Amino acid sequence: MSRRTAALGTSGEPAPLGSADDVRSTPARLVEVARLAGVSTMTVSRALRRPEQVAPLTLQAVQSAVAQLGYLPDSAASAMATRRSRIIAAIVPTLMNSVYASTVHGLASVLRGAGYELMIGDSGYDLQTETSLVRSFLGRRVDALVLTGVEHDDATRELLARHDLPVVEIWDLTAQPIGSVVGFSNVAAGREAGRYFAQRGRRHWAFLGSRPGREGRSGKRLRGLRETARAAGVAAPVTAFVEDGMSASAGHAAVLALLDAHPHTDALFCANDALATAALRAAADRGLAVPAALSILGFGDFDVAAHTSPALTTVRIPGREIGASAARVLLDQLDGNGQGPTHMDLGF
Amino acid sequence: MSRRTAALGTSGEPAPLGSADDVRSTPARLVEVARLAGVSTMTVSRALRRPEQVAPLTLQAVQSAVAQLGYLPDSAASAMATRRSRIIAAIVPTLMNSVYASTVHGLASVLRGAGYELMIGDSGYDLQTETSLVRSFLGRRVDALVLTGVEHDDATRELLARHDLPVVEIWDLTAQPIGSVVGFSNVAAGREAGRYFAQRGRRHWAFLGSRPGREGRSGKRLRGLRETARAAGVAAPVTAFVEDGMSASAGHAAVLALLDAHPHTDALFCANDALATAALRAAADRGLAVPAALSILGFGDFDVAAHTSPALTTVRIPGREIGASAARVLLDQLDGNGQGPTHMDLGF
DNA sequence: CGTGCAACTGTTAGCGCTAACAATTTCGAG
DNA sequence: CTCGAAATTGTTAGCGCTAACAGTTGCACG
Repeated sequence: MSRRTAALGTSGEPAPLGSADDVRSTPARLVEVARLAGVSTMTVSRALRRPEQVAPLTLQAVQSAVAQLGYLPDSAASAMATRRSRIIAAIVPTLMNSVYASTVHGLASVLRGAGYELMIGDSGYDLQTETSLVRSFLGRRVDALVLTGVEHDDATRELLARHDLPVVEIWDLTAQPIGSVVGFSNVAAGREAGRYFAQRGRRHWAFLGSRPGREGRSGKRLRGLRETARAAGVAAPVTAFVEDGMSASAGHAAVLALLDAHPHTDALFCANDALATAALRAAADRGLAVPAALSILGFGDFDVAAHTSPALTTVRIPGREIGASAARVLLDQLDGNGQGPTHMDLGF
Repeated sequence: MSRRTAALGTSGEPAPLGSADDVRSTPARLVEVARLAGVSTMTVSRALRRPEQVAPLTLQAVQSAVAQLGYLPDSAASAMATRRSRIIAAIVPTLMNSVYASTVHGLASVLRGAGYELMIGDSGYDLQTETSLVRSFLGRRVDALVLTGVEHDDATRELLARHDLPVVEIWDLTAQPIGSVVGFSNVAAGREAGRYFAQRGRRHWAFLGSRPGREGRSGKRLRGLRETARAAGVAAPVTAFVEDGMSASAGHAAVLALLDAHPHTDALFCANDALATAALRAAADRGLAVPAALSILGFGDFDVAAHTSPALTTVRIPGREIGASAARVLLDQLDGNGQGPTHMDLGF
């Protein structure tokens, strides 16, 4: 229409040189830069994205025009033309858990470095929410998708199949990934815990976790712990479970019961740090010195652990690293040398 | 060019009815839906966005075509045509702090409910990073922007001035906002702390904070505390400061010094929870019972406070609420009845 | 039976950018 | 000089969608 064109009609005249008070009501567009620099839009576009393809003099003219107008390329339009949005979406269960927050942080910093923007969704541990987030992200034509966990709705899987874009699943490992996977093995985490106990000469191990669903994470960690127990020649760990809600008080009660039933217990591996804190309190209630009489090992949340007293030892999950690695895997697939899906197992 | 058109040339034939195995390599677009439904693209577009404007029969035809093709509207294209991206960006200092995480959560849930997507950037408390994030977000043509804090680069301010879009600053309040502000008053927070002490009959207050920069947050909280002290008729609070790094050990030392210099101290307000935890340890070192002999009040991070022992009392900042309110303010300005910028002071 | 208006649908013209190709210029080798 | 390849710039045609307007139809009303 005429409104904009007219408003800018006079702007071809020597504009005040990059003065801060020169506040245009409408942000500048490529055409205006081109006009000011005396070249075609295509040349401006090139000057901005592949400066080496443009003659030095032209480049300079373009750059000063850009500066003068305060031009910011419209990446939405660019996305439309190139069919690449340079946006990557990530779905995590929640941002309130610092482990996922650091994952996101790891993702964002690597991606931002490569000129991508991150879009985040939190599913609240709900698979249907995840599906609707995926739908929304696909609608925004994100270039790639990061999903937390390996369990997904059929609807999610179908959407992803239809849209064929790089996908990484993070945290857990699985044999049938959608695309790539970057995570750690929960079994290995359990083994790690076992090694820790063995090193300290603990003989009576216990495990506190959520009731192991069909191969849930908790269950895998227990499996790892058991393996190490066998290898170390100590008795199989005693176990206590709480329902999936994992409330602190339930954990507390479970630990008390466990300690009463097995008074010799000198090592306790908790499947998460909420449980571990509960265990800490329970140990105090029973007058057990931590870690002298009872080693308590938490899992996952470094922050919380750092603030308890006595300080909790915790198996640190490398959230940041997982995020960063996932980002790199995606970038490889996107920009790069087009490698296929990757399977990556991070340690601790 | 012909590549796509050719590839789809045959797809006009009766496509397999919404079967899951019908996996097109290319996601469907509006034209294809229109073709299948036997209407114009415009009608499809309307059917999707304003169903009430379309005849019931047509609507049905369109809907079934959409379902059959698994069509997902391309919001990038839509953004281009409508000049509204339905994306809102938020910049927070860091996601690793659960208070900001909950702010983001509050933002996201309200915005998502209104059909907006949230883009997040973390500035790492650095104003220049903030500027570059703002630039990037503006380039993506976000519909609105949420900034944390009221301090910004001149460059940031200029960018925002040029682009004239709804902006909310959150957390702090200020007299000269860029757009809207949603926050709490740090002075009020200090008063709140004072009230808490007064209620418990404390007579010798102390304050631990970061060295008060030119009207920094810490300083404002202290001011609030002082006011209440005066009103309650107790002596002005003694103060201790640590440099802005706020390391835990520095805090610890500062508290020890303070307690030694003022042994009567029976109430301590810490400007953040890292300091509060340090104070907790320092009190233990001096054999002071908390909270019997010494009340310690933290500020900000609910999570951490919940996990310390003895449990820390903390002034809870309503992160979620701030986020949600900010979102609502923006939505009002965007969709709505076009109200002007808002100034909103949340309590605790 | 025309008229006028509401309800519905279609047509046209972009949004701001870039891929692909075309045109032009430059320049060294022959 | 001449020619062709390389370097530089321009032209054209969309990307997938929607605003704005232009039909078209059906129907109540005088």
